[in-house]
Parts: sequence; C-alpha cells; structure tokens
Amino acid sequence: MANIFDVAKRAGVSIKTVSRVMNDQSAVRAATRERVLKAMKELDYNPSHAARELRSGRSRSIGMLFGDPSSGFQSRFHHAALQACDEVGYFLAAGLFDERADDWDKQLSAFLARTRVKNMILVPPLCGSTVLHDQLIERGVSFVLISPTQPVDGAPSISMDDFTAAKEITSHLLELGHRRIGHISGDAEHIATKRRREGYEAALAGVSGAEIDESLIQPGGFSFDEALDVAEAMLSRPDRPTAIFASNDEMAAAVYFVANRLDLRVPEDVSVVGFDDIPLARTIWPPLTTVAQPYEAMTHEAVRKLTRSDATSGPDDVTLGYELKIRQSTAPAPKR
Amino acid sequence: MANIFDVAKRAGVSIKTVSRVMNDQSAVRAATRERVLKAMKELDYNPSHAARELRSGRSRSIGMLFGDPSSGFQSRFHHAALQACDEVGYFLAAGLFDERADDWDKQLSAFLARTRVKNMILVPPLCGSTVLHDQLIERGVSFVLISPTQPVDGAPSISMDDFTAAKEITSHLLELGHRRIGHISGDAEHIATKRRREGYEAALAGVSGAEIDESLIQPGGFSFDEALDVAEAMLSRPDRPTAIFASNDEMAAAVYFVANRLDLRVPEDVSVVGFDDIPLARTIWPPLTTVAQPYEAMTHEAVRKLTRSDATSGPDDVTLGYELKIRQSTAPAPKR
DNA sequence: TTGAAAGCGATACCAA
DNA sequence: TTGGTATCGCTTTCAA
Repeated sequence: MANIFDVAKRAGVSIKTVSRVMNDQSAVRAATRERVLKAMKELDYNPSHAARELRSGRSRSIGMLFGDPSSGFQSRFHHAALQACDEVGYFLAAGLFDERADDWDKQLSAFLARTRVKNMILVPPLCGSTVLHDQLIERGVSFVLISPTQPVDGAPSISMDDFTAAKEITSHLLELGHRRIGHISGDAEHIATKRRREGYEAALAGVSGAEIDESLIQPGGFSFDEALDVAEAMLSRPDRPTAIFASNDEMAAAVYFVANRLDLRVPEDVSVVGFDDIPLARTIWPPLTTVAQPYEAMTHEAVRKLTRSDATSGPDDVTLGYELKIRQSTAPAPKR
Repeated sequence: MANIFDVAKRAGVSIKTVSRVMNDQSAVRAATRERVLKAMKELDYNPSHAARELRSGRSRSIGMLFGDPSSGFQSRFHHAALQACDEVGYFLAAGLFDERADDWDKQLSAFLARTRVKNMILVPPLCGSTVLHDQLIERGVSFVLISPTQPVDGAPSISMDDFTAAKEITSHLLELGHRRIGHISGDAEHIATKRRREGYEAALAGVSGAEIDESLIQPGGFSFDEALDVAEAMLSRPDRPTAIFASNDEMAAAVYFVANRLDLRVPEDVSVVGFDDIPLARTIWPPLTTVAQPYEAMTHEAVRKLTRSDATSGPDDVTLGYELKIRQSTAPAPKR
C-alpha cells in the first residue's frame, strides 16, 4: 500500500506538499495540487488514519452512544451516521451505553479513553443527561445534540419542528371527524414531549367538540412497555377516545397491542397515529400513520457541524423539516 | 494523558517491558508485571491505539458490513458485536454496504482501504456472496461467517442448529393439532433456508394427516415485501393452512399483515411462527412465537476466533444453541 | 528477563 | 509557495 513518500516521489514534490493537499491547505499552487492528486489516484493512495491521528493528536472519529438495542429509532441514526461519516472521511465510533447502570460515568470514561474521540453526536434519550454533558465538557469533547431535552450552552442542537408536525398530524385526525383524541406523551424531561403535546393542543384549540380533556393526556415515557398500561386504561374507558396520538411509534405499537387485546379494531374502532417512522411503522398491521423524522438530514447536519472548521458558519441551532406519512391506521371517526 | 514512558518511569522499567506486559508476552517476571500493571492503573494509562496500529501494522478493529437498515436482525448483531469487541479491547468498524448496487466491490475496497481492517465478521445476507469472499481472501482479510450460505474454505463458520429448531417449532404446531402447516422459506441460496425447511419436513414426517404438500411450501426470500404476496396466495386458498411457519420474523410479520387484510385472526384462524426473535417479535400483536437466535453467543465466538492467537483452538465450525420463544401467535388448530 | 535504538506514516514547525 | 526534519506513542529487532 502506497504511502506519502510514494506519492511525493511520483508527483515530484515533498511529502509536506502532499500533506498540504490532503488537508486542503491553501498554500499550494493549483498545478502542483493537480499533480499530487493525480499521483494519489494512480497509486490508489489511502492515508493511514493511524499515522494522522498519532501525529495530529486529533481523532478522525465521531462518537455515538447507543442504548436500548431494540429501538428502531437508534438504528436509523446509526445508519445515517455511518453514511454521513463516510462522506467526510471520518469514522463512526459506536459505543454501548446502559443508561440505567450506576457506573455509566465509568462507561463513558472508558469509551472516551479507548476511542479518544473529541467529537460526539448525542441522540435521544442519552442526549438529555446533563451529567453526561458536564462530563463531556470537562473532558473537552465537543458535541452536537440531536433533538435534545433542553439546550446546552455551547453545544449546537439539531431538531425538527415537533410542534408543527404534531399539530399537523392531529389536524389530520380532526379532519377525519375525530373529536375525542387521546395523547400518550413521552418522557416528561424531553423537550420533544412538550412540543408534541403543544402541537396536539394547538390543533384541538378552537375546534368545537374537541376541547382538551386532561384525562386523555397521559405519559408513556416513549416506552412500549409503559405505554401498554396507559393505552389499556385509555381504551377501557366507557368514553374512550376514537383516536390516539402516541408521541412515538413504539407507543403507537403498544396501542395496537392493547386494542387487539380488547377486541377493538384499528382503524375502524380507534385510529392511531405515531411519531418517528421507525421501520416497524410499515411492518405492523395496519401500516401506521406517523411523522417521518429527517434522520439523514439531521445526522448529516450534525456531522457537518462537527467537521467543518468554519464552525461559525450557520446558526447554532437548526430545525429541519419532516414528512407526514399517511398510512392506514387512520379512518373517519366511528359514529356513536 | 499518560503515555508508555510515564508508565515505564513510574514502574522503574523500560518501555519495552511495559509493552510486553500490555501484549501479554510471557517473558516478564511476575513481580515486574505487577509493578507495571500497578503503574498503569495509577496513571489511568490507556495505550494509544493509533500508535499501536501504526507501528504494528495490525488493525485493532473488526469489520462488519450492514445492508438493509430496516433489518432488526442486523441491529441485534451490531449490538452484540459492539459488546464483544469491547470485551477484548477491539473496535468495531461498521460499514454500509448496498448489495443491490453494481459498484459493491468499489464499496468494499473503499471500506478496507479506509479502515484497514484485517478481520471481519460476515452476517447474512452478505455472508453468502462468494465474490465477497474471493475479494477478502485476495486482500488477505480473515473472516468468520455467521450463519453462512455455504461453507467457505479457510473461513470458520458459526451457526445455530437451524434444523432442530425448525423441527421443534413445527412440532409445537403439530402438538396444537395443526396438520396443514404452510412454510414460507427464505432465500434459496442460503443454507439456513434449506435446514429450516428440512426441519419442518422432518417434523411432519410420520404424523398422520400432516403429509407434506409442496404447494404449501413457498419461497419468500427472507423479505417482508416478498412474503406479502406469498402469504396472500397461501391464505386465500379455500384449503388454506391452519398454521404458517415463516423462515424469519419479518416474513411472519407479513403473514400477520395479510391475515389482517383478509379478516383472519391470529392465532384463532391461523397460527403463525417465525424465526430469529428480532425486536419486532414482541412488539406486534399477538406476540410472535419464534426461535431466538443466539446473537450474542455467535458474535462473541466470532470475535474470539478472530482475536485469539491460538487460532487452532477449537473446531473451525461451531454450532450454538437456540431458544424457543412460545408466545401468543399459536393456538390449537380450529375445527373445520 | 530486560533494555537501547530504529522506525511505522503522517503532521508541524521553521527555513528558504 | 515549497521543503527539511523533528516528532507523535508505540512495537520490533537486536543485543546484553
């Protein structure tokens, strides 16, 4: 495998010039740069990332921590991150992280020590831990938050417009004639929970017959298991809602689950909508109407923020668009 | 961050001795080793993997390629691999791989060039590509196959006992009184497809009334979308089966999907069993009876084979145990 | 059993 | 705009 000396020799320059070309430094004449580039291509040159990392002290990896393995949410981010890192020639250093463990700070230290990453992308639910943020700041690790619980000083955040999306999907339900619409909200600490709930309430506001009923809004912690109980309670009521908006797809799956157990049909007896568009959403019956998060765009933006030297470019906090996926879990409200 | 010199100084030895201790080389007196270990701990020493890699020319990463992002199957392997690599101080280099793309050999070259991995774990469906194997062999990359399509010379393989598991889960159906049991098989090229089908046939053999009906055995390519059509055909027959054994969970989900569309109830009208135990299996309604693959054990074994220097230890091909997960998608056969 | 010195392939400082 | 050379932290060879 060719190294920098081979390239330098072939291009008739010094290794330093080759290095300059690789690192996009300006002080190289265009003609020289071309020669070097050509030599690299001809030799199928690939810089040794070990050597670059060793000498520069900078890691060319971006860290990402994963928790619950069953979350379709995280695997979509993983996929997007792999893509985004590829494109900028970085590596993705994935780590496991058990949020429920006591020694999570040890886990973090070990991860940082092993990988030496200096840049991380934090996705929910981990991105909400202030203790985690403090540790990272203390260790001089930069990070970008995706869909964060709350803003963190000095850390850019990337989100989608949860409020509008929630409002829109709730309006979809209203247009179908639903007036009693339940909401299973997420983890109380997460800002998306609040935004989605607000969107839901905003859609309801002013629609006659669709007044907000606090008892129809219950927390499900973004968890399938937790939502099971909430859905059970909601659907067992004599005045049960004709539609339920779950704050994520896993909780929507829990609603399906309970509906089936109670012999209610989706969407004939109860319409269900979710949020996220994880793979599950199109695999269950009926295919779930939901909001597709811009996983790819969010992750690309995060990687860009972490790798662009002109860190001042663009605003610190970015909000990206979503897509409403109308599938078959919603139908006109049943007559009573 | 402490380096090897700091450790050497503190332990009162040369850096070479520290290196020996790190690399588990025998030629170090026990007392010396202890001193070095103590110094490392006190200084919270973490060797620079960049330096080790650079100098030794060996990559400390194990490569793993991921295809279809929606596969719960792959995300379970990813999780297991992350764990297993952690334990032996290796890194997981994950790569994206589009099997349908024409330039997949370019993708592979790029992956190998960038990461310089010399060890890979190949999981389905990628592990079946002979072209991939040839490329890897040509490039001097060692690999372990998990649940391979077919044996590859010189590459150890790790599988589970597909035959017995399939036989057992089919027997479960027989015990419930089912006699017409459909089978949606997997990708024809994959050996697991064959083994599972054989297990299914073996269970049926000799059970009166449960003779094999070739028209009840149809290929679904391990794919949700493909299985949709097959399930539709099978469940639309006047003499439709009372139970279906799908060769993986995603295809079982497709059976649920179609059953619902046709107004058949699972398990009252048709029992369904799958294979793999992906996260989906317990999230859909009713929870799917399936075979849990030993993801963690398989992956650990693969990592062990790749990292243990005593490569001769143990047989080349290993078969691991599975677990039957009886859930609620199976019920006694309906009377006709 | 231990140590001295060379060198892996880049980057960075200082000169030219 | 370009090049020489020290250097990052470790492993390896050779010698003691």
